[in-house]
Amino acid sequence: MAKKSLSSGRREESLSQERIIEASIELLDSSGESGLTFRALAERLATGPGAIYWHIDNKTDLLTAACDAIIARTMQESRSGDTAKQSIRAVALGIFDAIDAHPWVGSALTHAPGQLPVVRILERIGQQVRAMGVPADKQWATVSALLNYILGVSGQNAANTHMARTRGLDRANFLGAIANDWSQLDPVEYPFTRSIAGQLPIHDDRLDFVAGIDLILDGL
Amino acid sequence: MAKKSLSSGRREESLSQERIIEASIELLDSSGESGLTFRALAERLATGPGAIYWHIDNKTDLLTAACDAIIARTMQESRSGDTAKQSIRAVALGIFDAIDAHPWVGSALTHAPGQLPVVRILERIGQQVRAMGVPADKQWATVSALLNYILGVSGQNAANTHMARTRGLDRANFLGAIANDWSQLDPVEYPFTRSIAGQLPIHDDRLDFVAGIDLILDGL
DNA sequence: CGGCCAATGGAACGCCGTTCCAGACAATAA
DNA sequence: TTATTGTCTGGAACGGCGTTCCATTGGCCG
Repeated sequence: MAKKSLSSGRREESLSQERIIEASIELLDSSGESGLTFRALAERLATGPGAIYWHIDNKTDLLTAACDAIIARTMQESRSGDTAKQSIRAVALGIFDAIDAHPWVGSALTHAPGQLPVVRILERIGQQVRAMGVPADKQWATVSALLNYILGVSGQNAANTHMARTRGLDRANFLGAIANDWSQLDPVEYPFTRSIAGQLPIHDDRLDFVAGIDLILDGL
Repeated sequence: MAKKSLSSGRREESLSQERIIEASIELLDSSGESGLTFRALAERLATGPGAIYWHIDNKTDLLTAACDAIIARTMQESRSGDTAKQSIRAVALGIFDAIDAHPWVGSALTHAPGQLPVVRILERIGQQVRAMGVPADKQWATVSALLNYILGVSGQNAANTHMARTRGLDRANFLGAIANDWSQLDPVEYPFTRSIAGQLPIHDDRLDFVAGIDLILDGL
């Protein structure tokens, strides 16, 4: 954290962590991860880069804070679920959808191990795993398996949409291009990849995601 | 890929994709992800940045190629395993150890969806999942669950060692610092995280990693 | 031998994150 | 009221990055 702001609204329309983070999210959503620069941010906030540094220590912290804002909202919205399993599914799907809407959150989560946004998720899952009656000595392994799976899917999903954007394609066309690459691999060395290439562009990510969650939950 | 090299060794000690990738790996291993720059690479190869661009299209491709070199070696070494399950475990552990030795591989894998290094892993796992007799319509979900879990752990592991390096700590001290943060969280909001904070620095990552693999395999 | 062209390597371009610092402003003390 | 203090601003500047450009090299072929 940067030096704390002691007075609120000392000037009209003054800068604040909140305003900076909000503007960052807008920038990230509209221009992707590479769209967040201190210069672009300064322009949007009608100030200079130096002013931002009074409120934010560095870009890494800013990205983590923006990610945390999204995750915090997501956790608030997905408080539903009758059983523990359903709650876990709800949290997982909430994250999935959040990353679908804000791809940069996926890579931010992946690069901030042990930080607040990840802890929010960890806590939620942990409470439900406990509620399921998983013995204490297996709670860690269970929760970390779930968390790592979720973060893995997050990262891949984020990377997919990012690469698609980079190449100027929409998601479907991008997956189609990869499927095409796969189907042209050596039949002897890559029989399996070739055989499932066709499923890549048409399968339902979201459905397969919960299937994976269930697979882990069923293994308990 | 850049324009193909038509002649080999036209000059003594000439540049080549192979030499460039090898030097990149050395650079990444010794100085981390941020240590790979075209200038540092040029210096190590006693040339200029422009010469490298004759053989390599851009930095992203270079990183993916370096990652692929490591994964290809790893896949070759972990060909053992009596049963299909043991083979999957062997592949997974091979990747785990590779990322432990080359943390940058973790984040490279995460950022290259559908690319060759990921496909190598996908194929290996797919063949074993098939050998286990998983029905065709569930193969995709099974393989992608395993793959995403593996990539998730990879990413987190890589991020951990990267952040530890950034802060000038070794892995144990870094995890200890996070555990300390966790144990000071609000007891009402974060009871679970607080309760498992103590396990974070002392638990065996590698063991928990295979435990997660088994959890997924058992869910079949 | 002379021309061709793959291959080289160093300079330059336009960005980036970050630092620096002169100045503006609200709150307080005199 | 005025002087002082310390928070907060914003634009200039620094070093470094990925990438491009291009004059030059040096092996090969007619």
